[in-house]
Order: sequence, then structure tokens, then C-alpha cells
Amino acid sequence: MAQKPSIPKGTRDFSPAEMMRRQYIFDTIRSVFRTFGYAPLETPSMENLTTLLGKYGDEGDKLLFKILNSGDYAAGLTDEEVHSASKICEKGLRYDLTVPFARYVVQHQSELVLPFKRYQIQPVWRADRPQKGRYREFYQCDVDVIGSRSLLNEVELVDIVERVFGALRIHVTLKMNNRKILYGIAQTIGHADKMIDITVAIDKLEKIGIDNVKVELAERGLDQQAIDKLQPILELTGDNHQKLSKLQEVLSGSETGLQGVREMQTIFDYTERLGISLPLELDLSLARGLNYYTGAIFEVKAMDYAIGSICGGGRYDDLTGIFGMPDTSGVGISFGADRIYDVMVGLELFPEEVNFSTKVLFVNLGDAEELAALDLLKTLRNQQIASEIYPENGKMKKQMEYANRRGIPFVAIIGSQELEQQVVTLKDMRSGEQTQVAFANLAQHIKKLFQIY
RNA sequence: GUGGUAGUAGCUCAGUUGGUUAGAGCGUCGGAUUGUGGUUCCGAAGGUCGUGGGUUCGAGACCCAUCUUCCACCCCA
Repeated sequence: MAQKPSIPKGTRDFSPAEMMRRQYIFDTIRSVFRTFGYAPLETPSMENLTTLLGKYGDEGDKLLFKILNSGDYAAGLTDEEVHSASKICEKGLRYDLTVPFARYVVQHQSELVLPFKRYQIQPVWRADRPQKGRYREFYQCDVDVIGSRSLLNEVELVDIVERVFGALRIHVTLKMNNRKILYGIAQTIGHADKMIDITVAIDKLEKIGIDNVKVELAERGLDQQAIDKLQPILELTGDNHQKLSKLQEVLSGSETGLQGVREMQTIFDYTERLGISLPLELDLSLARGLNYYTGAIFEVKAMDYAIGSICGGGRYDDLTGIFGMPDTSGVGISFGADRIYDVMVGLELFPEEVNFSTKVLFVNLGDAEELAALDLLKTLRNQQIASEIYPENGKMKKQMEYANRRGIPFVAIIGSQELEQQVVTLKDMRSGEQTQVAFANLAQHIKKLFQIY
């Protein structure tokens, strides 16, 4: 054999069986998005590097895939020019869908009707080292609304999260926090300037514990007095409303902090009114790395499967500002399709019908039989029943095996006897049961079978 | 970017302290059983042991490098 072919690190092929399950995820997410009035958008795989750089923090910049300019361009360059990256590399693969969306909004502002609601389901690329639940190419399913400051939008996103995971039958918790509250906390302990350091440290609370967080805070330059002031805030207990009312007292000196508290109060009030049953938790240690968030932030985790967050997002007040369009606030959330897939495989949550593409296979037993099958296929297909005929007049064993391997649930047999009586022998591949059905009743019969299947 | 793990037929792996033509199961293909598979029998094909160097009389086994996998950190979907 020739040299074995391979694909780049962190990328994957998706087999037909995997694609059917993946598409089930995309389809249910998309249909929820659409019921809320969001319309689709697609942007190019690559963006100009200037669009991407500096939007995701220093760590994010390092993870950008950069694209070499094409051969023609490089051909005219001297060796020195080739070795200077900026000359030969001015594009990058998109790192997420939110920044390209902001770029799109700015570029097309004159055509857009605000508030602008769009969803976008496309792959993104990160030069991360792959591991469990982490890929270099993966799909995000984003919904965003831009041009509205109303908290109704945040509430809507919570509703969307509930409906998506409800439809997929994944048990999740939605953790929420607010950057304004985080800022208020930083302000209250006298270190408004160190908000990033503080949030990065307390983000690890769940993982490393309060004592290690305190160590890290000290390393990041916080004095003991500030740390002592911070600890009781992190250890606030009670339900969301109780936490918020305590915060209201603690943050009384910070107008921004109080604003954040009020926002969260409104969001919780509205979601209660809507009857959201999803477990919603105000988690003050939730920070989220993307530094363009300014208000509410969200993160969704599966309850019965450890894989990191499967969904995350938040409010960004000025993402379009860097592209020259100020005062346009947006909120959005992103569903990580690949991790959702991993959770669903791990928990065996896929419904039976995503495992086969064809419902009925006609066995091929000869020319006359083949023609009869052809007529019936037409009828079934006209009624949206996915069906096919085995193209060769091969051995019965082989044809049955084919049906079996493809996961086809029913096999229709038309032999000389059946042809004479104008019936098919319909075999249920799972139970092995066979029934005779008249040609004229076949479509009806199969439809009935799938209602109870 | 840091640390660890593994890399032998299409797949899952075995291969004893380095020693002659590298094994198994599953799968694939062919045949048998003459309209019924997932659960019969017989047979065959398929590997320059990830790649490149080195040590040795001799390397799948040892050393170095490199690529890839999986896992942890970092960060995140």
C-alpha cells in the first residue's frame, strides 16, 4: 500500500452514521432559533487578521490559525520578506462567530434593521492542543441580537437554552453572572484596576478551592486586606434572590455593581414569570475569558457528563465600537455542537430514528420482481417514505446483510409468489416478524408502523 | 506553550531477558448450505512493525529525533 493518508491534527472526518446524529443536533438547534425569529447568516471561513487580532485576549491571539498568502503573492518576494510574517500572512481562520458577526454588522449597518437577530452555524478553528472535548475545528451554533439593550433579550436566550436542551433531552444547569457585578466587587475591595486578575483567579474557585484562589490573588498583586474583603462575597449563600439582596448591601458603594445586581434581578424575575424550569444559578465565580463581555454572562454545563461547558455567551456593549460603530449593544450565546454530540453519545440520548437513513429496502429477486418494486418505490417516495431497492439481483443473504448493516428497519420481499398475488412480504428486521401486505396498502401500512416504531 | 501516555494487518490487540519465513480475534473477499440477515461450515487475501537516524553479528523490541493519538495543565465550545 502507498503511504497512509491522514488529516491534520485536531480535525475529524464524520461518517454517515455520525453525520446523521450531528445533523439531528443542528436541526433541533436551528428550529428553536427559528421559532424565536432569528434568521440565518454565514460569513467566510477566513477574516482579515486585523479583524481577529486583539479580540480574544493574549491567549486567544496565540490560538489563531493564520493563513499564508497564496503562491503568486509569495513568489514575488525576497527571502527576507517571506520570513517576515506580516508580509505573507494577513488573513486568519475565524476563531468564533461573534466577532465576524460584529464585523458584518458594522460593514452592513446601512442595510440592517435594528435590532438585528441572526443565527449562525459554522465551524471555527483554534490552534489549541486537542484533548477530550477539545478540537481544532469545531462547530458553533450562535444566536445573537444586536442593537437592543433590553434585558428581554437575555431572558429570550435563557428560554432558548431551555428549549434546545429540553428537545435534546440533556440535563443541564445554566450558570449566570454579570461583568458589572464583578467590576463592582473589584471596586468594593479597592482594586477596580485589577478586575481582570481578580476574575481570572476566582474563575478557578470551583476547581482549586478558596485557599488556592487567595494564594493566586496575592500573586496577582492583591493586598491581604482586599482578599479578606473578597472572601465573604465569594462565600455568599442562598438562592439567587437572596444572594442578590446581600450583594446589594455589599456593593452599595459601586454604582456599576448595583446596576449589575438590578439587571440580574430583572432577568431572574422574568425567567420565573416565563416558568423556566431549567436550573438557573447565580455563580459569582463565573468570569468567562472573552474580554468583550460587559453585562450578563452565561455558561451551560451538562449535569451527568463532564466535558466542560457546552454553551456560553453574554452581553457585549461595544464589540462593534472597535470597528467604528459605537453605542450598539448586543447579546448572544453559542452552542458547542461537538461537545453536545459527545455528551449525547456518552449518555445515549439519540433517538432511534437518527440511526438509519432508509426505512424500507426492497430485495431484488429478478427482472419482473424488480419492476414491481420500482412502482411501489415511486409510491412510497411520493409519500416521503425513505426507501430503496438493492440494485443487484444478488444472494438473499447478501441483501439481508446489507439491510442489517445499514440499520434499515424493514425489508420488502417481492418474489414470484408475491408478484402473482400482488403482495409484498414485509419483514421487521428487529423482531424477524413477517407480514403480507397488498401492493395497494403498502404505503399506508408502513406509515402506521412508523407511528408506533 | 508545559507535562504524561501510546503508535504492530481495515479494527481491537498479543509478541516472553534483542535471535531464523511477525501472530490472534473481529472484519473483508471467495466457496458450501439452492429465496431470509444479525446467531452455520470450509478457504483466501491482507503488515518493509508511525517516520528518519543510531547501537548491534542481529531490533517490532534498546537510544535519539520527528510526526500522530489520547490525557492533564493553560484556556475554552
